[in-house]
Amino acid sequence: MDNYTIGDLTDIFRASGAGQNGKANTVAQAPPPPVSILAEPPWHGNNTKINDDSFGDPFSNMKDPLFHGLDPVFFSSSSSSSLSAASGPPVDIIDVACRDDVFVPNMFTRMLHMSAADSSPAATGHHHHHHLPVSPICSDSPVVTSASSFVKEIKINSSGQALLGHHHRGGDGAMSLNRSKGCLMDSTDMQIPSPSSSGIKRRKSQAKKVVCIPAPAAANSRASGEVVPSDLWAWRKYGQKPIKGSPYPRGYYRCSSSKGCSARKQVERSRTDPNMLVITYTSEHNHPWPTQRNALAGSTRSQPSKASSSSTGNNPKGSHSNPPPPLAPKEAIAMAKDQKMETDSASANTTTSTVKEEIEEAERNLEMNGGEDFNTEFSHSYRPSDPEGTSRSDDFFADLGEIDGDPLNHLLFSHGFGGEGGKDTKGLDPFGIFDWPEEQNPFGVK
DNA sequence: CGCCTTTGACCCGCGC
DNA sequence: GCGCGGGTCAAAGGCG
Repeated sequence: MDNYTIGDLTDIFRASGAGQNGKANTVAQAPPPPVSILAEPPWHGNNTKINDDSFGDPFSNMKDPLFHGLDPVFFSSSSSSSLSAASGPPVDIIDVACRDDVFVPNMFTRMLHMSAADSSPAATGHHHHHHLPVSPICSDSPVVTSASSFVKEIKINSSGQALLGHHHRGGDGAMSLNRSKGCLMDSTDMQIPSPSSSGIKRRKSQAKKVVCIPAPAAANSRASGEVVPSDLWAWRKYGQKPIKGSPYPRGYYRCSSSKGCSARKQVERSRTDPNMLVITYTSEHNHPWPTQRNALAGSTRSQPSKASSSSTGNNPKGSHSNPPPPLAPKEAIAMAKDQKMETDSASANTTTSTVKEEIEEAERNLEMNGGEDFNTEFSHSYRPSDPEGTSRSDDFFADLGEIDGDPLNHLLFSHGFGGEGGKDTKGLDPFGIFDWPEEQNPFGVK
């Protein structure tokens, strides 16, 4: 079984792509977003609270890439305390701020922390709350959630354990939200990369932003299920290494949108919860939005079973090796993508039933397994009531299936961004959504 | 042709 | 100083 390869994570992140391949960027205009999401995010306001220790968050301008990608997809309602997908469940948001060099992406975190509570059970049989994982992070900064009634405050104790000021799970405080419901993960699974912690070592004092997101199709879901929201930036993988103590390798990515951009990110699977991905952003993009990506190019999708996984499992230092099981064969992803392309030409908003099928399959699998991983969560949570099942959510997954085209670009830009052709999305963001000054951050995030 | 992934080698910080 | 382990480099090769 080699379904766990960080390498696959790459796809994961690109997944957010418009769901088209590089060329697909030229996708037609997508219908207007379900809602004026970014315009006035529901959580904008007292809804979010960030620890005020914000010490010049070096990432304040990061714009939460991941979130960007997802935002349009998931948020649309105007609930003050919770967001709702177009026709999906409300999404609770969570804000996290960390000090030192670890940051929890605010927006993204919020996105993750959603609840399928009430709201239209729409496409799912899940009526209970679904709380996606939030990232435990930071040392001593309390994490205050905004609307979630599930988690109110999160702290990471010295031992790296996440502490909730208010949570459902009892215990000694060392918490981890019920994973099956999607929540905070066990901190042990994610060592907070802090200089003081035994976690990630830093070559230089560098600010980092850590994001913990659910890794969609995880182990128990079909391989191709590997989907994860991606950010709009173009990343190029430049390395992968096995990490001590973790069965999963860590992938190293660098922003390829612009030369000279020092933005980097590390992606790795949670050691305790393969369904979770821990992404660490380092440095900031020093350029506007990526113009375009050719994510597929060169992607060695057809894994040359070759050394794929130089079984050096714990190979000696220096070498990168594939981890235990790859998450998802790229072939599958590519396939999904291809299929998607067939039906996707219409608009970014449109989706591909193909992907949906995969999703459903994943769901079935999950159900059978009694598992509730990201796919399930999202599928249920976000799948719009779109009768035809072609909607953003599906699209989203489709995109996740492979990326490149930055689905987001479509989702966001196709709406009047004139960025049609997807060839040149430069200078987009007429709304300034992605470049808002901190004080104007629609998300009220610092 | 450009961009991407893979992967062994190398670099570097840190603890002992 | 040495070894460990994380992070980066860069060559090789694939794909659109």
